[in-house]
Amino acid sequence: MTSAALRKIERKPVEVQAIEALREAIVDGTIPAGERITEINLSSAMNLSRATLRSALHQLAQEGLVTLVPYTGWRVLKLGPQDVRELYTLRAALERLAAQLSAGRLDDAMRASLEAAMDALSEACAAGSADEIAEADFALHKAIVEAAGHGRLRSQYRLIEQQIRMYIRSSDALLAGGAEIRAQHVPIVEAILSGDPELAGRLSEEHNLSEGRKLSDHVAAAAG
Amino acid sequence: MTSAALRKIERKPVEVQAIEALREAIVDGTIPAGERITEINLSSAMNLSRATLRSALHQLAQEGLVTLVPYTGWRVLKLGPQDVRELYTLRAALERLAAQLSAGRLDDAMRASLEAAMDALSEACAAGSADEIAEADFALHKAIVEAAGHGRLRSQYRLIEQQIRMYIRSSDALLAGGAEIRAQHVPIVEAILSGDPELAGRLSEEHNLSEGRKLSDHVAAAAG
DNA sequence: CGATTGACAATTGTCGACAATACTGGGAGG
DNA sequence: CCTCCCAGTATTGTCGACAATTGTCAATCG
Repeated sequence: MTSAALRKIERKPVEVQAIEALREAIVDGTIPAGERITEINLSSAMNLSRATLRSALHQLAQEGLVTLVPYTGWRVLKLGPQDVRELYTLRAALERLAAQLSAGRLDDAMRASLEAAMDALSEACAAGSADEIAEADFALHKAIVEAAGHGRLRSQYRLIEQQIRMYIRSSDALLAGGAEIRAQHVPIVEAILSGDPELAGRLSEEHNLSEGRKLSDHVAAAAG
Repeated sequence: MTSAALRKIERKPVEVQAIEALREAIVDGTIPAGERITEINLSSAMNLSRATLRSALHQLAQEGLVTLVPYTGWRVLKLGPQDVRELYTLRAALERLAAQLSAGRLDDAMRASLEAAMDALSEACAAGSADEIAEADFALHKAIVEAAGHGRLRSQYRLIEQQIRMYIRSSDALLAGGAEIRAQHVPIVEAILSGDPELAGRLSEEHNLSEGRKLSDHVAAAAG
């Protein structure tokens, strides 16, 4: 072993690379919402075969990012008010379970990761851009889900994660200031770290529901 | 229109037929849990091409029924105690949301469907086989999810639905008698129909958690 | 002038073949 | 007798081509 720090080379199947590239493009708006896309165009543009791309599109379809209309083409998800409602209610239900479970099985490693995520959010709230705050916010929520140690919960959360990012991005402005955002999350993390599942779950759910409702109203107002 | 009642012919793509056939085979044990399967065997056995079957397997992989180990083969899900815990906690969280939403948006059609499902369960509990009771039980739960009018919730529930069927089947005996099962569900349905989201959600969650825990203990005891 | 029918173009649905990769068993070397 | 290397085999990963289906647009008929 001559070199201590060699850059790891990516060794993923082309298919998962395609999935990730497409997901990113859709979430960050490179491919506009509501756009109609065809397999043959994308496959040539991404330099891979139709069969591979098709498989990737099917996976994204199960994540809800694209829909297939038979023999006519694919269409990327366009979020409406109903979608936003669905997303934040579902997110609240899943994160409530995550917070309950995390509080119920405390562990040095997860304690450390939660504290790190909370610190990062505090720092971002104090002196970060809106994008950085949103990212740290999201990272904390995700850390809670990871700490639950629940594989299926993690999978299901991942399914709606990308769509949540889309609507956070679509309502480009944060609705609350940095200090307020930090104040909203501190009690949740404290409840988890103190090992109180009941309280942690309730706080987490309330936070998601109230923030989701705000965002939903904001989107509805902007749309109509 | 000359004929009033023509039989509708099934017109599904081969791929979705393959998905349904495989799902059924796995859930009902035709393909044993833990079995290793290869694309080429299955494709020839089911009389379709590898690419089509492969796509179907990928979809089932996202449902968690099979897992892919690269360049070696596929393996069908084998449920352990940890899996059962994950399933019933997740199920409880999702059905809690479903009960809350259903109670919050009452509607003649859904009221009728819920009552019908409850009646069917009552009937099965009174004079049905264990299989019939289990089926009616499951149908009622699913009716509540449908009544929530929440597309993403429905999708996510469908993802764990099949696995839940697997573990219900694996612990072949019902743990409670017909009368008891009926008594457990009546208050939940009543809470929904009376339009009390808070109560409906709480009852639904408690029911799922307590029954899930029982089943989990039963499975753990049976396993070792 | 409107409606219907037919052909055409675009797109997905399905397939078989070739390439890349991981597991397995045997043989050479120590 | 044990260990390591190497080739063979089984299996997934990727690809390009052909078939089936749908929507469109123009020509034709009433």
